[in-house]
Amino acid sequence: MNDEPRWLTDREQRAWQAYRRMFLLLNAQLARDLSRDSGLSEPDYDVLSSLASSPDHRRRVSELAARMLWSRSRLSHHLGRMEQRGLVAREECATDGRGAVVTLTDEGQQTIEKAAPLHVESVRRYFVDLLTSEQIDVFAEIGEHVVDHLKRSGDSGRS
Amino acid sequence: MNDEPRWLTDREQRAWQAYRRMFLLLNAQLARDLSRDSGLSEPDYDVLSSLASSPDHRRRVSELAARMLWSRSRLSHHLGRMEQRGLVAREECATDGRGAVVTLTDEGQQTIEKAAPLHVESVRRYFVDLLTSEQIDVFAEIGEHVVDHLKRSGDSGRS
DNA sequence: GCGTACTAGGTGACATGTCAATCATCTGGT
DNA sequence: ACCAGATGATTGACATGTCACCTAGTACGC
Repeated sequence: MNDEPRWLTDREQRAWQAYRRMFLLLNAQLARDLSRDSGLSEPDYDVLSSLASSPDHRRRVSELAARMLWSRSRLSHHLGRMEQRGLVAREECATDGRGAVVTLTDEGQQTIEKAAPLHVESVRRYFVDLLTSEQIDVFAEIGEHVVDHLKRSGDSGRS
Repeated sequence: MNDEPRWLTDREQRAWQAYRRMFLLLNAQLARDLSRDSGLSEPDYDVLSSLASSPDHRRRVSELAARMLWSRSRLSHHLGRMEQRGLVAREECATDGRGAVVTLTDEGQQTIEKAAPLHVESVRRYFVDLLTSEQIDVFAEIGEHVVDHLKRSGDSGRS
């Protein structure tokens, strides 16, 4: 079982390196833009935009975490920080005494509405607009395939 | 200049979402594997493998940062932590009084040699082996194109 | 209607990353 | 030779993310 390791070929290596580097730089650039333009971090933006697209601008904490693929703990910490800043609010859940519901405050709503167009512009400038529409589709397929595989192998077992 | 925002089309949205989600899950999975198998974080692995492939297993701090696309500050903090654990060592630079040289310790060397095959196996299992060779190449092209664009726009100016 | 197991959510300690500031050294022009 | 500014590296304060653990509430078999 433990023979010679299957090292990456040159082409595989190239793709893997490119991916890591792209993420590093792209992420840093988008974070800088977002912070400069809207005073938000990327996680802030993700939470706000996820809430904004939820029915009635509210969502159970676990549900939100599941949609975002975040751990509950991460979300809980982050909601605490955003609550301090007045971007979101927490309420008790009527139907489940353990539960909590997060809602978008007015300020949160205004913030995301101002931030979204600028953020989309950054995403276009540094990523989407650089790709052909074929590349866009290939990219989506790859991403979804990898995500599916990870979700399945995470749910069941190890292989 | 500030007309109607150019929102992402459905297909663009799909690709962007897939990318973000892929990174989130893939990264978490690789980090878990690496930590379980070798007691390393991903940044640890990157530093060790970058040093291991350097001439004489040594490198000026700035040079290392530039190759890894890390900020000096990030690298400096991380080297501090890795030095504590005995994975790397710092020396003064002979030719530049300000400079420092990082080297791989024996333990660092052994650690990366044990970790590499296992890590490659994870990268294959959760990413590389899921892609066709056409997809691998498209991916590399996209990544490199995006990185080039970011580097160029970072060097010169804003647009 | 009770006890056990599960679930929702939160916390604390800690590892990591960022930004701005600091300090020493180097370098180029005069 | 000297000074102004650039550069190499580190640091401190702070924001973020992870893991393990805790608490309260729910669900379900008996």
